[in-house]
Amino acid sequence: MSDKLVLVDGSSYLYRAFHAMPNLTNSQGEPTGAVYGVVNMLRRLLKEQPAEYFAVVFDASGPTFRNQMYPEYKANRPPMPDELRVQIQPLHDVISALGLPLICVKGVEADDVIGTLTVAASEIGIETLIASGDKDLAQLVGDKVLLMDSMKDVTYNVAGVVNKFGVPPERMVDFLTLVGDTVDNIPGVPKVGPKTASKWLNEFGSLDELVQHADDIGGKVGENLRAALDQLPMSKALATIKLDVQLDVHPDGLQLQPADKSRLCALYAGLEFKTWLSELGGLSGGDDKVKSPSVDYQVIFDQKALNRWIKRLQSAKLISVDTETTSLDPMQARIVGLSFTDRPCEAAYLPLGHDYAGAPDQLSLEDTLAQLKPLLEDPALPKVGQNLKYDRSVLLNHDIELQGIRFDTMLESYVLDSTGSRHDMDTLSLKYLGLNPIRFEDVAGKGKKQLTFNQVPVETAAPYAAEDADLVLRLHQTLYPRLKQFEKQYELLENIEMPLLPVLSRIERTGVRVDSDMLARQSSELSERIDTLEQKAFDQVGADFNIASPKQIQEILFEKLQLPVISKTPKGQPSTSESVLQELAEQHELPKLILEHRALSKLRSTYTEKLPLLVNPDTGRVHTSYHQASVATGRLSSTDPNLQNIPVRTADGRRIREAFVPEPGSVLLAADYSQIELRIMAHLSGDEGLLGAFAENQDIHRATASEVFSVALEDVDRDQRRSAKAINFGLIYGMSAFGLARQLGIDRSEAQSYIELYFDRYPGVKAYMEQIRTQAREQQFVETVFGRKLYLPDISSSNHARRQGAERAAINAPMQGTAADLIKLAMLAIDSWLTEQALKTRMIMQVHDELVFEVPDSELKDVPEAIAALMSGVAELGVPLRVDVGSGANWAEAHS
DNA sequence: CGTCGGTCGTAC
DNA sequence: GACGTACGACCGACGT
Repeated sequence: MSDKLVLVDGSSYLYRAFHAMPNLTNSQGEPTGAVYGVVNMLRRLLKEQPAEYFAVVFDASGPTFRNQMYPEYKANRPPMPDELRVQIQPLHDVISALGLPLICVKGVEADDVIGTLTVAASEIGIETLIASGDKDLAQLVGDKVLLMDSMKDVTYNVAGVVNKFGVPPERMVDFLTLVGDTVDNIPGVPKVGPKTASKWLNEFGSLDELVQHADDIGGKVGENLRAALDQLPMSKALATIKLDVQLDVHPDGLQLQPADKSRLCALYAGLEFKTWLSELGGLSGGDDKVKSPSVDYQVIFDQKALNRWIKRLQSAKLISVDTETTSLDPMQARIVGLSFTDRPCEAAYLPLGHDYAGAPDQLSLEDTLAQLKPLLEDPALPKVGQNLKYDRSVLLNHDIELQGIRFDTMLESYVLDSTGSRHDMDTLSLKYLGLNPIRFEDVAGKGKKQLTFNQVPVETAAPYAAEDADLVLRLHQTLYPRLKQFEKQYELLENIEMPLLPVLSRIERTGVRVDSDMLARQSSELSERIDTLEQKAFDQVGADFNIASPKQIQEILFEKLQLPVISKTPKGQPSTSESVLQELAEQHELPKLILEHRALSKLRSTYTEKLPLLVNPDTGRVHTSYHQASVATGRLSSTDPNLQNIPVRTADGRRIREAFVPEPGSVLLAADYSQIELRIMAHLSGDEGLLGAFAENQDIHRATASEVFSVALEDVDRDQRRSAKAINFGLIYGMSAFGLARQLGIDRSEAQSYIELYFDRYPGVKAYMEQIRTQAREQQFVETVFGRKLYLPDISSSNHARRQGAERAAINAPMQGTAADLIKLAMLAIDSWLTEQALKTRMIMQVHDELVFEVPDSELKDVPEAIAALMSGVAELGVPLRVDVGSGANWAEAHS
């Protein structure tokens, strides 16, 4: 190893790699090509140019002294593309993890830092190798200074510079001054290129001499030179690299550091640089050295240790908290243990409720929780966790109201990129830290033999539980800086998702009263009708079969009865879906029976039989789980039970809603946004016709029909309105003429003409649809009014179907997602208002565009109006947000 | 006996 | 193939 300093012009390589590399992305659709290109180059450089000192230098953001000198400097440059900007931080991270000193100085450019370091190195006898693709740096070449273009793999010494540019390094500034630089917007002498510049400089010796003899030069170039004389000093100053930048580092402080392998592993994992990752020991999880860089996990068995940790946590800036419990159901779960930490790679597990035979003595659950209560309930002590909505609920089961819920890694990941299908700890750890954590099933088993956590041995539980707390903190430390780069995403997290977490928790814990007896009566009634239908179907066929089996139905309809195949499933099988059976019902009795049977068994199996099983015995209510990080567009989803697909369309289905009832003395109140997505379409497109129709509070489908079919509003008939409604919904979903035709049972050309007529009448909508497609293609994502991003990697897929699918998602997501943002804001506003007013009204359900409340009779006078006002007033869009409110003795009645 | 893909149907 | 986003029931193939 020689006394050598390698200086890398990071900014120059970043740009070149960005433009040279194919558009690489990871599976999340995040661009990674430029990072790959630069890191690849650095790795080669490290191997081929062993040096003791090393630095990668980047331009800092913001203006430099050159901008002050000359405002037009680099003014022609287009702004940095987003796909490049987002790669800067990951690249810096990788460089640091590689152990390479990284330098970024405000007010000057990378060139100036490199120049200054080169001079300083020469003064103490260190040779310098500059790696850059920028020819400006040739002015620094000298006896002890080489310039290397490592992408083209050429190195210039003094002779090389002369050979390449026709002038020696000390004349490079003069050369650059004459030639100018269109990219940086430095004016040179018009019509003077490298050839003329070097010819003149060799003839006259220097720019100064040339200027003295400017009058001797003939021709057009001579004129140009004389015309440019005034601005040459400026150009020269701009082209001159500064050699005296104030730096807080010196060359001898730039020793190469050993690489931080675990950090590098995490970064490569996120970027999905699989080859380099496997070089480091891989993802296998088998390699403990890579997996856990010496973690310190403790188990708390006695009061002394507990005291130490309490003291430590009390003075921490941020603590990571996790609970281990007896159940996945947050309403039923009891605490078995707690884990926490305030420092990466350290954590403690506090077992409190392991009760298998031979379990070690543990601190008392009740006493210990009482000691921890002040800390957990301290709003001034910030907490981070993974899905803290669950932990909040579990703690509430023990009368502890978790406060200071500051960050949730699940939501951080979701806001950064909602398209990653899962945001659970295992997925995030692998993606962002390159680690495979101990899985729940590794400690508790799975299937029938699965233990509840209280039966898991403490010595098995502790590493698992402590690791969870540790990894949450480490994930947060990785995710949070990324969020900080995206202002909108950060605001979304801070202003919507985090505040929403406790609101959702309250809704879940309040639950909804369900009349199980009524559902039981409906079940029996349905069963009778189902049996009758089944018997009739068997009679028709002449044999028993399973009506619920699409496969058997398919055999009977299309083979035995030889009915025509209307459409096929994606697998190529003849479909037996509702629309197919509808059509076949015209020719045969059986499809009708199957349809009705299906409808009724669906109601019975999914709703009337299932809902009573989910009623909590303690509360007599169902407590759904709202998932805040599962829908890519920003919507919530609901499970156990799913309250967001309770039937409403048919009379039989609607009866299920009669079983959703209030406490005696209260009513159910439903408030829903009217046509929210179409209103958002009007807002986003700015289409005047659509905006006007909403401003006048018209029936939007009727208004559309009037426009498309050219009839007066009052003359629109039922069929025209139905068609217009299908068009309107189709637009929201990015539907094609084919889809509309199928929906309306008309032929494709007719559907096409409807669509053309629509776009004719609403040109703003047409322009918007075009624009959003283009935007999606260009930036690989679309966003809501509030900046929620949806990445669409498939938008540039070579697969036609996938690409078209992504285009439809691109059209739908801004509308669906903005609606989701709006109702979340409404939920926040209403929750705060109910608390401030100390009302007894409870928010109990959210169904995408509808909120349902349980309102005591005594509050019925003011609450409905106030809720409608809060929902309407949640944002100022180009259209009014209308809210319909209704109330009644059950959910069916509450729909006005 | 459990898991998983396929199909279907409910909501907005 | 052709309408976006979910959850979930049921069937039936497959593996333990």
